[in-house]
Amino acid sequence: MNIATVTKIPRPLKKQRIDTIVESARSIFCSRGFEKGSIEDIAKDAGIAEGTIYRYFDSKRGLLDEVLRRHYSILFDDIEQTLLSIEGPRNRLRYLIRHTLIIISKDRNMCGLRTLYLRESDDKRPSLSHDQNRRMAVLMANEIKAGMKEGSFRPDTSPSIACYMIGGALELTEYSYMRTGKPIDIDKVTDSIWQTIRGGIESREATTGPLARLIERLEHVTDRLDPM
Amino acid sequence: MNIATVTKIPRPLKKQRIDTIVESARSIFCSRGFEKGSIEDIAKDAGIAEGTIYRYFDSKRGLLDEVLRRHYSILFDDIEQTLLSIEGPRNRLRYLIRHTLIIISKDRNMCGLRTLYLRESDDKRPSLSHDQNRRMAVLMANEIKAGMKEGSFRPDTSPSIACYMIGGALELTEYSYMRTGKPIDIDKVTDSIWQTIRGGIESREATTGPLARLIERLEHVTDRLDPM
DNA sequence: GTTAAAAGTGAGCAGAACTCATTATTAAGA
DNA sequence: TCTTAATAATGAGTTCTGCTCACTTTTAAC
Repeated sequence: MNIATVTKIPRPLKKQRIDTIVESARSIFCSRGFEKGSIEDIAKDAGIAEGTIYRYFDSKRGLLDEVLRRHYSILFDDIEQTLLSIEGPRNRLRYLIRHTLIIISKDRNMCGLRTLYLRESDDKRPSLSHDQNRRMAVLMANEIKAGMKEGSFRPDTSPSIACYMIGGALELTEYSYMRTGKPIDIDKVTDSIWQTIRGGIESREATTGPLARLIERLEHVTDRLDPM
Repeated sequence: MNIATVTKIPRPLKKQRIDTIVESARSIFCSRGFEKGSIEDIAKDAGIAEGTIYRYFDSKRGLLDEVLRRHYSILFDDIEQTLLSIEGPRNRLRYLIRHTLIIISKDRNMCGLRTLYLRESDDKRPSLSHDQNRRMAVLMANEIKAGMKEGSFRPDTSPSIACYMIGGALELTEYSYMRTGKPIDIDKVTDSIWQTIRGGIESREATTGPLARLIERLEHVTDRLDPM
């Protein structure tokens, strides 16, 4: 009362307030991790009181969910848009692998959040990260199914297992990057995953053998033709 | 003092005490999860005071590590023993896949512990689960390398990526089982992973089609030659 | 028996998520 | 412009839990 109401700053809009909180949360979680970064830290960073955060978010965990949700929604919008402009299930599948690796190597701190809480189940709450993983798995499975229909992928392939193999490899690559910080050679890893998923690891001798014999036969025939 | 020292139960041996604590911890963690299961619960289950647990373990996390360590050491001893009796990298690799699936489907609660804390990094402490995963990856990579040397696997294969793909697929299968509880069809999943890692998902038409036409042409030429 | 070392105890500390009574601000109606 | 009900913000306080430590009990060496 003694200080005149000179500095009467109007309250920010609800949307702005939420944006500020989420941005502070992202920053704190990324730099200190989810457990070590406290609500107090986030409130201080956002320049508000702890209680205010709880007016907009149920729990610390819910706040993390929103941070991840925003991160992913931008991502998937981009992916789904790009997929439309790529032709053929094979090319689209390869794009999904490569693009995921690019995203991973872009932000190591976000990897920390992702990989650390990927497996968090928390009883009833259907884990947000889980949904995002599922979304990517569905995109990949769609391409594999399309490829099977088209005839470029084997009809006896299990799309879900193939997805698990690609997704699992990407996840372990991400985890390794998060732990070691050793940069990912995107082209090399993409090729390795792609080659393996495409052609397997089995030696082609089984198929090159007959081919060699065929060539031999052809040479033979040619020899017989030459004198004529 | 008023009650005579009638019930003078001797203290259990150090080893027994530790065993009791670890067994109680395993039981509590499996039934309530790591976060929800408190040290108080474990102490009560073991019939001792909370402080006693801290005489044997640094932290709650360290206790979890020991629970998992014991679980895995039995497992790996068994696997490494069995591997000696299986001939050929292909068979051994297939065994590793199948055996892991059997272990996973044996104890869903343990899956919960495993998958939930697989990614826990906790700064300096090198995660125990991480080591175990690494141990399995090394076993698999050894077989892939042996197969490459032997000539049954392609020489341009990346063993680490192939391991990531197998390991990732197993992990995602485990996670799915943990969440849904839907039993794993071990044979089907083993075959799917094995088929994909072995021969890829690409249709063989690309190579068998032209080859068939080539043979046809050759037959044609041979037919024309025969009368001569 | 004496006594020093080892094991066990549980009240209490510390730190952090979360609550709620109170205060400040906004906005609608007179 | 003033009143007032609704909405937003606050931060001291609650609760929960991992962990500590001064103290007690037991063991074992002499």
